[in-house]
Amino acid sequence: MAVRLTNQRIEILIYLKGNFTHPTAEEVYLGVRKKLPRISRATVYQNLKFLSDKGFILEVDVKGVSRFEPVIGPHHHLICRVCGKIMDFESKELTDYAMKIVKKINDFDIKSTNSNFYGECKKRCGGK
Amino acid sequence: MAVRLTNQRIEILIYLKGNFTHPTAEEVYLGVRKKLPRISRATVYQNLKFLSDKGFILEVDVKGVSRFEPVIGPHHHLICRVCGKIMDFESKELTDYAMKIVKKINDFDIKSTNSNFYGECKKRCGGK
DNA sequence: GTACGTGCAAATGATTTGCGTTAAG
DNA sequence: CTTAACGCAAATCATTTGCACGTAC
Repeated sequence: MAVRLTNQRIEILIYLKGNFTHPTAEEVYLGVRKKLPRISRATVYQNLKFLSDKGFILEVDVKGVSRFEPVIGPHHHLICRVCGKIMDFESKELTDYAMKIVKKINDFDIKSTNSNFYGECKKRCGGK
Repeated sequence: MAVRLTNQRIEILIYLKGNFTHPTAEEVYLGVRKKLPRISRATVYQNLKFLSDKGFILEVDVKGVSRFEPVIGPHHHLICRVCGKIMDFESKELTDYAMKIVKKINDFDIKSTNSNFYGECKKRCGGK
């Protein structure tokens, strides 16, 4: 029941802290492995799930693959349907407006105000 | 180059038409198989991709799995982080407002105004 | 008749799980 | 010490691909 603070967890958090490139689990694995060469993918997956359950990091689904980002203030995502690239943008206006509207809906308790917008990078990103 | 109208495509479209339960590819496969018992998963996957590329249906990513819905007007999704359930809701207000704000951002060309909001069903949905 | 589409089976890629071992508290 | 967490390998799940055959046009 006690939550242990292991090197693996610490390094994964350090890797993600201030990293807004939205890495996949595989990218986190490759990155953290530079510090901890013996870490396994299973550990990375387990901890990414653990850390998002605990609310330390955020998971974003794009094209069937989970990507991760540190938790910062509420923000939104522009997601390119072609290359899968994620751009963050902030808009308190939009956040407040969306919250106001969505709060009217019963049966749903908004936990995060992140919203995702789908479209295409203008400089045609030439596929993934 | 010619696009062929096959029974498989027709049945998949019929299955999805007016179906707002956001079925997965597997669910579409099981549903369409009642009409076409010999259809294969590969065909279902290929056609779901084909139909979304053509804009006949819409794909939504939830918890790493693709789900599909017929194309209707712009609308938004409330997605439960716990059980993965998707609720549709319409709000022209929100669509217009979001479009207005996001249009200011360069390098990004909005194709669809669908946006996803994450949270939790109020009646704690007891896992998937 | 000619590709485009299909069905099947095998391949791939992401993620999960079982299990014996290691190490945090 | 005790047991959560790890590392490894195998398993699972969603999705994709290669290929010979079928069929829409």
